[in-house]
Amino acid sequence: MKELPLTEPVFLILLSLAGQPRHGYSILKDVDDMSRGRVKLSTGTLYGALRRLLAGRWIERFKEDDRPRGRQAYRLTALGRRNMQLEVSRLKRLALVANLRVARKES
Amino acid sequence: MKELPLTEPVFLILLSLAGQPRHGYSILKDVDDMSRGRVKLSTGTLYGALRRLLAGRWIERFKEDDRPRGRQAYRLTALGRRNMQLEVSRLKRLALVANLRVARKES
DNA sequence: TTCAATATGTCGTTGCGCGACATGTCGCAT
DNA sequence: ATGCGACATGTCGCGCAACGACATATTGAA
Repeated sequence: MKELPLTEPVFLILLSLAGQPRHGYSILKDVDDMSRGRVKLSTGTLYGALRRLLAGRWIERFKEDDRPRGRQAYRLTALGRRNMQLEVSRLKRLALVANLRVARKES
Repeated sequence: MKELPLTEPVFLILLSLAGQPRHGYSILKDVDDMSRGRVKLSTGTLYGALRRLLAGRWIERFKEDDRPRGRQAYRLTALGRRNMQLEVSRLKRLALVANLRVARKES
């Protein structure tokens, strides 16, 4: 797994999983919602990112009993959650700095 | 120029220029500072991004009189500033959503 | 006087994002 | 019944951005 900072799509995928375990298609819709329809993940992006996140142990497959065929959920690992917390702190700080810089001078 | 959202390096470059016009090397150091040393732009990234930003009219060359040879500054255009304001709003909102989601459940 | 910091830029590789494509299920309306 | 849209998972190849390596020149300080 590459080092921080995360790219936008990956960040949103992880953020989606931060609330609850989800399967792929559910992530797709959740990201759409969260970003108010601004970010539409393609399946290529999604499954590519999930593969890398699994490999880096940020997420893991989450087995449920009565899950219909071909359907599988993912959830954050402890590592993934920790990293996301760091990433969110970083983001909040960046938002503050950005706000200061851009707010100044003519709006 | 590609559509929003911006990538991290490009965002930081623009943010650096939001405060004041700067030349390339100055952007490099400012981004380093702003991100507390987390993001070290390579010159390849920087000048590639500057070229694209110039092409898309987000920034423009900023001429100063007594500038030593080979040294040139860049500054945000009105378009660039407007786009950055949008981008910052978007970022702030994302930071809020992210905070809610990640804060919940064990820290 | 040489070394680090300042300063600008190119080139090739790598890896990511993304659209297109492929495949299949399920529930509902016609 | 059948056909359609939403649900669901995945692969493949292209284009492009990020990045490290390299190249070069100037300036100020030890």
